Amino acid sequence: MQTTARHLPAEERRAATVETVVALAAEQNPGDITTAAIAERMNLSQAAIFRHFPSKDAIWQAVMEWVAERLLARIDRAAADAASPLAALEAMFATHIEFVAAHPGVPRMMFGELQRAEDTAGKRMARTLLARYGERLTLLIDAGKTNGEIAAAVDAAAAAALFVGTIQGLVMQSLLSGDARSIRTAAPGAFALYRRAIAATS
Amino acid sequence: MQTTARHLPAEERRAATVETVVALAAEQNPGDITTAAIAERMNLSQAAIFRHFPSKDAIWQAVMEWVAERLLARIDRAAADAASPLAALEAMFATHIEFVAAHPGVPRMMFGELQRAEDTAGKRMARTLLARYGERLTLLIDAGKTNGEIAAAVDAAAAAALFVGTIQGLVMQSLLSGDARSIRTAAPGAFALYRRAIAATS
DNA sequence: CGGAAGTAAGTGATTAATCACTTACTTTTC
DNA sequence: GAAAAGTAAGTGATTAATCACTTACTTCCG
Repeated sequence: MQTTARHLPAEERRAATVETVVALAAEQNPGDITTAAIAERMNLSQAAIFRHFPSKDAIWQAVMEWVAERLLARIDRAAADAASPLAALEAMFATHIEFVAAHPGVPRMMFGELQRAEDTAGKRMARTLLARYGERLTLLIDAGKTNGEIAAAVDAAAAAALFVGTIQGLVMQSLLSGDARSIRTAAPGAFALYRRAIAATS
Repeated sequence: MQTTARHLPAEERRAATVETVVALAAEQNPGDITTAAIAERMNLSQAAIFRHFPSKDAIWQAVMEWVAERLLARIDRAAADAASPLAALEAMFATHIEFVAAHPGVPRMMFGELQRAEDTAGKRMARTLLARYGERLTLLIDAGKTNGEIAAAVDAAAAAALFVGTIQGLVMQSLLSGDARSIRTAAPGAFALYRRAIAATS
């Protein structure tokens, strides 16, 4: 990590920059990440960053795109392998938890982007990601209802929001305890409760 | 509000400052609130702020104390009037939702304080508030179990985390829609799901 | 050699905090 | 009771630090 090749192709630098931002977000408030800090971590001068990104906002946009692509891809793969809608929801949950445990800065970045006052590119990406996430959840919940696994009385929109909230609650707990690993151990219990909330009474 | 008396007693100014910060946090990223913006909203010079607070960090500490006092007081009152543990949880939920609907900046401030890297006074207050909140929830959930309203199989710590997560999910939805009022209309559905998650199967 | 990648050294803008000083009100003293 | 003394509250100007971003130049490599 410390001795980066002096000259790297543009696309590799862009990717490395995004990964550096994700790593830094795990350690500090994403809003406080400076271009100087990114450059220092990459063993580059601050000015070099602007060879590959026109503005800091463009960096945030690239980071949010990175998150959206990776998270949705992993989640779709997990859901596709599941035997039933409810099993797919559980697999999505586990995959999402694994993702945020590996990248603890991601939920902070998401929340931070969402609460920006200005309409930045990064904020739009965060919205799009959450919207797509919600679509997938709603489809699965509806499928579970016709399947009989999920109670017909359950409000699909509310259940989708609770899915995200359940994860957010775990993130908050890990922020409180200061231990990012705690999210993994607490996850099964959290999903067990979520399943109780939506599952049909057998 | 626009024509403030030229000289105000210290304690009133401190209180007015805190309320101004809470109001500003509803409109913009709490981290981006400047002392100049606070002063402008109060029809004061930026320097005047520092007659009443030694530092900006001290302002955040006072704000978090304000939140902790008000929120816990309202929640305790609501829970005390309830007929049963589960009813108390529902009353707490409704009261909390009413609080964040009235002060949309509060959850943003909380999350923002929690994810600070440095150990600030404001961060400590946020932690304390959440810890006290969790205590109350755990007590109620345990009481509900002995009462028979809440399933014995439910993990009290996980259920307490889910309670907070459920609210956080609603906050996230309102951030997505950009409509702070949506949190009120979506709240009953969210609690209905939470009740399903923890209630004993009758 | 030539273009892509990198740097050192700037820029203007913004920020929290400080400074010397004024204003408005209260308390003391003869 | 009113002038003098004291004080809390407020101001405009300024400061040092930090930030994203730019410019002019150098180094690397096919």
